[in-house]
Amino acid sequence: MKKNVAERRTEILAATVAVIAERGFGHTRIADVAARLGTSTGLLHYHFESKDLLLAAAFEHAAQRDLIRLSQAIGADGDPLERLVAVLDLYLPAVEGSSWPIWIDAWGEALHNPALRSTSQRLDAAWKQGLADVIEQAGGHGSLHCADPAGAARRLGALVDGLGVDLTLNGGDDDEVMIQRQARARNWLLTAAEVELHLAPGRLTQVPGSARRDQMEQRPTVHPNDIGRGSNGDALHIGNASGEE
Amino acid sequence: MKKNVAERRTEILAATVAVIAERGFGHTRIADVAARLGTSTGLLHYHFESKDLLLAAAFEHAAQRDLIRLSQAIGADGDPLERLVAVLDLYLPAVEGSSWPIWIDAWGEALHNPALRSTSQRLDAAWKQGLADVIEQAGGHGSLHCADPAGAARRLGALVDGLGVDLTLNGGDDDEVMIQRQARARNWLLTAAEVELHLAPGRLTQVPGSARRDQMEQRPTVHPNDIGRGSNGDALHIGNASGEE
DNA sequence: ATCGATACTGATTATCCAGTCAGTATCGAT
DNA sequence: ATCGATACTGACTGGATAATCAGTATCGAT
Repeated sequence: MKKNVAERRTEILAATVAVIAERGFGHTRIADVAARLGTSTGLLHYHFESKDLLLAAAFEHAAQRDLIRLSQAIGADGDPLERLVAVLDLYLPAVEGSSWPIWIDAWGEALHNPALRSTSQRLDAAWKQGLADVIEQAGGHGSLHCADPAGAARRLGALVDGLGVDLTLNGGDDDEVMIQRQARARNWLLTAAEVELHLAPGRLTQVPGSARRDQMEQRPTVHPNDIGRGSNGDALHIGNASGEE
Repeated sequence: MKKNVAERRTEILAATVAVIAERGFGHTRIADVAARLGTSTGLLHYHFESKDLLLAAAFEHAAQRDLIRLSQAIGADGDPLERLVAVLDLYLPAVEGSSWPIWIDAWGEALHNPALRSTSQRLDAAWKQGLADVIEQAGGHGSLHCADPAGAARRLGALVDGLGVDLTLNGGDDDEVMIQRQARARNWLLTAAEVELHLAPGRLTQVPGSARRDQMEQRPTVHPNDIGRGSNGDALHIGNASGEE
């Protein structure tokens, strides 16, 4: 079926992102994308000059998607600390369907591919900047005091990266376990943020983080009743806490 | 020149690791490795059944090297806190010549290659376990108090991973700047460790960490006592060598 | 010195896949 | 309805490269 260029282009990019996610940058073939779309390989070459450019564009596309979500979270109304938690939640890998596999794969690729590298760096900088922004907002609002939002963002961002890598790479296939690991990582992160930002213990871990699931996923998945508990025994709030108690 | 199998094998693995480091897993060719060694491509197929197995073995080889360094650092004498700092220093990327590019590349590959994944997971687990060990040692020695060494290791390990990724990926080519970034990251890490382990501020950051450079750089190598070891399928499967067909 | 076993070569083959291109289908405009 | 422009097809080609294999060199042992 004939479509206009813009529409087809984004359709191709989405398909390419999907293929990259399941095969990796290095093992993605033009034919795979074509097969997923049910089109000819020629079509892809019609819209994209080369495979490299297609991959780069797809990566850029995926990055753009995430950055839009980020700026939405930053621009949201409400309590600054809730916004901070929302951004951190966006950053962390969701239990499923997160962008993390692609980012990790892109890191490896970026080491040897300048085009991907610049996108990867921009993405990284944007996340850390976003974090810094939301920290600064909270500072201006008087919710916390942080002398060096940019530095704090770098440190917290690094922690999220490390936790994200761990969750993404060392995960099993047991959903139950993954949910617990995710919840524990989140708890660690929020606790670290409290320390970093001189907040009272529990100030972030007990912020209702319920907006999360809605932003990350498309459907209101299972409700994980009583998902996991931190070392202190607090019930953790991930998932669509249907009723924020 | 004709060599015995074990020697040639490790020589090949070292060369492969070097090629992977500069080209990445996805773009490493048999011919690249052969060229680096100044041999034929046939030789590589003589010693390794397939390219995939060669890459997996090379990765395993590199992991082994780092883990030997790790266990040396853990087993060293001296002040437990110095040992802790030494392990963290080993973990962080050096200004140049670190293993980080390969690990990052391997992460991406591990997402889609079970053989690499298990090695990657073992490596990660070993590092975190090593950290936990050295924390526990220090705890037993009374240098610090930590109720949950394993958890602390996971958290600090994640932070190192994040910092390592940042240093490795977002580095420029300016050595001066890199040294500063590295030093700052190290400082952040040690400070985080102090907080995590309930140490007085400055207790780690002011530990003499000068031993570092000597450990990371290419000194005349430790005796390769791991050479003939076949922890996995090291026995060569060389069909055409015997000519009995 | 001879001989078999082992290590290695390099030319060749087989395969895979990005990119091309001549031709076809579908659109919107007149 | 016609026509030109645009989107698309699918068979094909060229190049790259993993893997093969018949043959050669080198070793150690007798």
